Amino acid sequence: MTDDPYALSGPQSHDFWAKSIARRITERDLDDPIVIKGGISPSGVPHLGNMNEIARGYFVAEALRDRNRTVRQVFTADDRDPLRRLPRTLADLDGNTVGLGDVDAGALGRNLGKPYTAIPDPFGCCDSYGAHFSALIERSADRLEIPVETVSNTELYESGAFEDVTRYLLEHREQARDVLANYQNTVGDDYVPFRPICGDCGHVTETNSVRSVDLDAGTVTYVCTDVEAGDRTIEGCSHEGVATLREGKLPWRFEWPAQWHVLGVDFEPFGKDHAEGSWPSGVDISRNVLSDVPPVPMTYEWFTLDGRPFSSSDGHVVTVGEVVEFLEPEVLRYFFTKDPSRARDFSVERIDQLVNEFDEFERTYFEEVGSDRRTTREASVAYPAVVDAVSEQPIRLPYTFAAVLGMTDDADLREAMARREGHIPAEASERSIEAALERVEYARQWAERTDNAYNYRLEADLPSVAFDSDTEEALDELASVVEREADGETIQSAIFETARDHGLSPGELFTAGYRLFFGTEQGPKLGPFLAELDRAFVVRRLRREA
RNA sequence: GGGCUGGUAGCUCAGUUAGGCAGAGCGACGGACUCUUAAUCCGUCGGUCGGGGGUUCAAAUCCCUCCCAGCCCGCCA
Repeated sequence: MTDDPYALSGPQSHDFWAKSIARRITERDLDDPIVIKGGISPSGVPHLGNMNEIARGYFVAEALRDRNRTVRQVFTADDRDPLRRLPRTLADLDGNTVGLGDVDAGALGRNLGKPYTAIPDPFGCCDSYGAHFSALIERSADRLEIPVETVSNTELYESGAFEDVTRYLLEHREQARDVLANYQNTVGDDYVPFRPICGDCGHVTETNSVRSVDLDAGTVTYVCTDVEAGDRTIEGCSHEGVATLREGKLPWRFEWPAQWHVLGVDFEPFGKDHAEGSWPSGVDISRNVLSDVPPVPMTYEWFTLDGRPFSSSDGHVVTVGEVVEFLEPEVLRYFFTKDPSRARDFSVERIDQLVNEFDEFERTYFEEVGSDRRTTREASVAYPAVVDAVSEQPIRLPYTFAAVLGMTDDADLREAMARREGHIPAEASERSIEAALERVEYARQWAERTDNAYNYRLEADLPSVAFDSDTEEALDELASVVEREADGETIQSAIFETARDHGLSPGELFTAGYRLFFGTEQGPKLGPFLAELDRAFVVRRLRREA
């Protein structure tokens, strides 16, 4: 009954889902360390959705550590899986994406059917294709500041860690086949739960390639077969050979329970695609073939990106590396504290909303106001796991305001504007102000990336512009208004009035202002913005002097 | 076709554990004065809680049924 993968539907014991899961785990009376696992196939660029495998487990790990348990969080790089099709986009180790055409696609194509770890790295920087993309996954975890231990599946095979369980499954292959046949219609009499790697062409062969098993010698004989990959066939070479139990891989439906067995996994989150497929069969295999206890499960719903599913092949992806260019890592971690049983949209366009939510979440933790009791309790548990270390409450500039500050490179001006708007308390320490202003760079990146309403830059030097005499006179008059210590609304009104007084439409004068200050036709609401700037500078600029 | 998960304001989501006034943020709209200009501030509008039925003094919440979306029931992971 604890095998129900929808662990988070129905009554929960705690306000924060990770605590409810932690309780389920501790109810099992396990020895330390408790092992939490996730798994990702290093088939291409790891996107934000893939990070569920690591981030969800992290919050459970933290909840267990709160109970003074020792936790080991691992993720398996499922890198013995064969490359089945070429990804359309790849990424170098810095996360910069490149098209398939930018690497030697032909060389990659010739390696279809081989394990990721047996394929040369198209970038030439890592030991293999698998190592390259595993490194990218690790880097994503690093950027989320989540400590995980990477386990290479290939390494588990080659080191012999999988050998005993492989031998056991081959010894009991009829039972294994019978159990799996309850879940997969295509399991035939020739099914063997082992896929030897062809000694000649290097392909991972199919589950019907084994011809004989010699457990005493620890070998199988096989015939290299074709492999179905989606709508295509990767041709085998018909080579007849002998493979040891370390020279092949278990089919996924067995490999997963075998990982639990070998690594002693106590908890594993997984995507909804597993919930009705490999999870139930995995439980059955674990309990009834391997005589194990399967881990506590947790299904998570998938993310969408700007309303559409993540799609590596269509290039509709966003990586952790990209996201942490425009928000703080703790904000991204906060995203993963949300209820995993609900599908979630991650919107780059509306990233300001997520940051606002995080700020509210943080305020709830420190001030315990403005929210209901449940939310407060949730924040009190989840917040410490989201930030590096709980210290004093940080100063947070509203994200879109930070984007406005990003229109200027002048650090002093940024601070002055933030102070004037009351976002920095008078007694704030230099250190805390510096930290607060770091958000400006994030918001600036966001504005540039989405090219949105905040993507303007204050021109440090006078742009080369020419105006007619009416406009010049209007600008001079406006300069006088600003000189008289006018506030934002007054300047805004003055733009309209001055324009009319000089026979211009307000739009023409606005445009002239945007040209002078931003070198563009449009910009932020001009009056209040100019009011925030240094008076003398604004006056000089309006007079076209500097 | 069968099974599973989800559906709450224009958008993103809380609220469903234990039935008790329908919520937040964003967006939109409005903010005297000769005023189309995106930050900040103030305010307003915004709902068939997917539809229908039932239980109940009372239902977003419990039960039945239907609709829609996603996933699984082939391969692969």
